[in-house]
Amino acid sequence: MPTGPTRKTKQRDAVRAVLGAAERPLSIDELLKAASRRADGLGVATVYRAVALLLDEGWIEAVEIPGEPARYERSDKGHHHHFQCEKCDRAFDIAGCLDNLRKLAPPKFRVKEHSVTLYGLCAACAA
Amino acid sequence: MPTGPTRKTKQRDAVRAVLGAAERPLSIDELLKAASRRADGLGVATVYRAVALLLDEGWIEAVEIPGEPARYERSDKGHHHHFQCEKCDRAFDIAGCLDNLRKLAPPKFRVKEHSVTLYGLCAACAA
DNA sequence: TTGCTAATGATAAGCTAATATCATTTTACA
DNA sequence: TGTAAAATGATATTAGCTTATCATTAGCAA
Repeated sequence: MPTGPTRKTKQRDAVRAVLGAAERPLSIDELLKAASRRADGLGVATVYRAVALLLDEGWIEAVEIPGEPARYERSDKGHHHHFQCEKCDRAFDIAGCLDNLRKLAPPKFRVKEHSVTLYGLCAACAA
Repeated sequence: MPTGPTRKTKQRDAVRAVLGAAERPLSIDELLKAASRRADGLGVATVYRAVALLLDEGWIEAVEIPGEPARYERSDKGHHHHFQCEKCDRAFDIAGCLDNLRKLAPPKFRVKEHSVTLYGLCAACAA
């Protein structure tokens, strides 16, 4: 698949800017809504494409939560996990990690990664 | 939704038996394959229906893993988490849990549940 | 500026999982 | 055993998200 040159566009800049400023993982829809303010008329397809670029550029990573569409966040945040609010449906970062987690695996199992997700109410929704 | 009486059938018994004997969470497909040996000609729709019954009967629970179809396991296993093998795509139970996990949440956040999933190679695939 | 072509946006198409449909088979009670 | 109705199984349909299509717009190098 010949990738060809990549052009600088208003739309891509918008998506990158939003993700750069985001303090929590954003879904495609959230990205679309936020980036639309910087690039009027922005379409979903373009957001998907921009995200795909940033993904294999390695600048962002996908955050997968069961039953939820993927969220995306900058990959320079270091190891951390996520909190999913049951009410507003937003995902949040939570700092830190208990890294003796891998110890839980049965013997002979080779643990490569792990994911921890907390569920409940975020600060705003709990108030 | 009038539920009406529930009849005892070979197919439902088969699904229940398989889940009763399972040592790890099973997907619909795995259930179909396994239960088919006890109930010949078993169809997917029937497995879905049997699982739905066992779910609201409370006898089984769903195990959700991002990007994977749901797995089901008996709900009498006590609190535990799961391991997903990247090679054979099977899910396994892992005993125990670090329950200071909820401490990781930011202040003001109300944590109700959590899920931990380890990824890697199961014993069989690591060998 | 011009011209080539990547990028965009609207929308159609694809994918996977799960539910609905419906003619046929089975259960279970009278 | 006869029979009403639940259950089955094959398959169509839905649902949510992602990718493909394609005519149009716009980056950018000459």
